[in-house]
Amino acid sequence: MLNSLNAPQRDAVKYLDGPLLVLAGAGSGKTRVITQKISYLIDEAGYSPKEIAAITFTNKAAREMQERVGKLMVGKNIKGLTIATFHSLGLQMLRAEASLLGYKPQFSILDSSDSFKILADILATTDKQLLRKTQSQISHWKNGFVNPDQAKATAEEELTHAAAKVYQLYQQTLKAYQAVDFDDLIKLPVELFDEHEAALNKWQRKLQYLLIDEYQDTNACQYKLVKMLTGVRGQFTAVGDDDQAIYGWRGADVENLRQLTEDFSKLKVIKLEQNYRSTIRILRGANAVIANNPKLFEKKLWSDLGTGDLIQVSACMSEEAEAESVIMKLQAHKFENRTKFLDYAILYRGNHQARIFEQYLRNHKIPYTISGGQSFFDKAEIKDLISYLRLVANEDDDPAFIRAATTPKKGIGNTTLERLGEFASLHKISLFAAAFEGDFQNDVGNKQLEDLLNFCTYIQKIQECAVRDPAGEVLNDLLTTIQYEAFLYDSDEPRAAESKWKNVLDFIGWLTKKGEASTEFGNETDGKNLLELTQMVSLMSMLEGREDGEPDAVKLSTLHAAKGLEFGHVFLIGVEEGILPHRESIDLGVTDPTKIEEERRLMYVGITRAQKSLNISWCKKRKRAGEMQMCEPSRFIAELPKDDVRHFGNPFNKDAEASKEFGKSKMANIRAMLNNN
DNA sequence: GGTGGCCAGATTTTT
DNA sequence: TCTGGCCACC
Repeated sequence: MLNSLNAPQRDAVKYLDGPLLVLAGAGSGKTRVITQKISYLIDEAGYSPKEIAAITFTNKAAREMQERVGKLMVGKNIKGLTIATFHSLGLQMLRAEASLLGYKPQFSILDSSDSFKILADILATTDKQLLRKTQSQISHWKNGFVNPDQAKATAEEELTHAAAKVYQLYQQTLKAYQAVDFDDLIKLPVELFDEHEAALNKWQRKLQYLLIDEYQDTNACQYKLVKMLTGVRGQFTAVGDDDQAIYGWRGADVENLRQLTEDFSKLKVIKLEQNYRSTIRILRGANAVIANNPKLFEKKLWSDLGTGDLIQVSACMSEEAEAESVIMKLQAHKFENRTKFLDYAILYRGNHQARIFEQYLRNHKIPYTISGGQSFFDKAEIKDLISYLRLVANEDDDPAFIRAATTPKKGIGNTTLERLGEFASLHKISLFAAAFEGDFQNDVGNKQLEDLLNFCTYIQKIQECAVRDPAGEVLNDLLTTIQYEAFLYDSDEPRAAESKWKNVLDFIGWLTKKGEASTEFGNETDGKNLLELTQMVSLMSMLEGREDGEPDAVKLSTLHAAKGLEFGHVFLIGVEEGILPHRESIDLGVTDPTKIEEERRLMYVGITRAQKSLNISWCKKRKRAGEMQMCEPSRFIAELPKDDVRHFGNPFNKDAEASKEFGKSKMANIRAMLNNN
């Protein structure tokens, strides 16, 4: 098995003498190393599967790893092996130890729109800009393991100090709701282990070996968690690539890579430099660009996949011309090379850049898929249902109470809710509890009280069913009782209602299946009741396991979302000063060079997505503020090695016109061929 | 005074 | 595409 690995990969798999950092360049087989190491730990090193945890950042990565480990260890017992995201591992620990932190095990997990609303309440404003800023400030504090008191103490500007106060109120509110937000799923376990040594010991004993994927994306809090769990033993493998750190703006800190060498003096560093993805020219381009960044660890990717085609850099007259040119090239290339649409990707810095390409692709009847888009769980109909589940699991969850009580309408109006809210906050109890208080009940009309109590007693009834009956049954009963289907058709166009109802049914089906005991990738999962499922739901994405295969379509994606993917042929568009690097980063870059460095890594990620060919384009003119503005090619283009690049129609090349003619005649030939078919 | 429609502008995003 | 702002109309 290990024979299929190259020497450094094999070293990385077999090294067990202490902490290990694997610097895995783009396309160097890092997932392979992690999966092989899991198998090695179990088969050769005597670890039990339940002592091992592999930690990823996304559900998708966790899923992929599970699949690959499952295939690698087919027929072997890997029950208890943890392959999870940071957040779901945090959830597991938190649920087990909730009481130590003053939470009940069935606490709620708020999504960012819930916490946005809470902040709007606290700040008593609708100013989205301010709310967004406050939200991200609080998130940064949490990611940096800064509590409200510390935030207040260190805040220098008045605005920051105000935000720190909001932070404190926000935390109090969450606690009252018995709720945590996404950041708390990491931060609270760290607090827990800080204060309760017994709990820490327990988890240290349980998780004997840790493997951490995409280590360069960890934030301070996540690193703290890793450090606590591995303790002095320091038995872990961190895999990462400092050149692909593109989430600094989200609190990720590449410094954590360097910090490792400081915190663990015995740290062994292994570099994976052989790239199995790209041609030599593409790699030379990538290496040349990234060489302009200061280095933490010297690393040079190489490949034996042949020299390959020249990197093409095209200057276009306008966005429209760029789109037209990319599509022409793509079609011609596909025809000549008998490739599929899914071999091509169009990558860009900002989502809005995709718009014009979507238009042109549609016009040319080229199938495409686009990254991003709002998640299934953000859809209103799904959030409606989840609010019921959350309330059933945790009746202190006021945001869920409000949503469930009013959707669909059931005679509980704003006035009743306001009175309920006043009473609840006066007596420091939840809305749900307030409804049963005699003093409150005397204060509202009979009809209102009856409707409110109907709702609350119904929730209590479901609470009983939830722990007893199969999840699917409870859910169907819920939908019937609240008449959700009728509600959808009442409030929407038939077509929209139909699609929403279908989403609801999909969701229920998926949840029901999740509730059943099953065997997945050799991993047996126990049956779960509705309460247990509820918390998981907030962290999961339903795209998991939807295996209808990739459609044959051109991929449109932001550079961020393309990390970890690879394509035969890549078009990198809008590579201009102001876009890549982004204007904001250029401005901030004057005082903070790391901003530009992160943009450069983004360029690096884009280049290294390509296996066989890379087309970079930029526009000489672009519409801005209603009129055409001149644009400059990105500084990163000039950083590409001259010998590996061919320029088209731009100031870099005296032969621009000749190139254009060359392109034209080629197109003419292909058209002629097409016509003959 | 409130709402609806149209135009312009746009970091990046996961859990 | 999605959002926000502004103007016009009711």
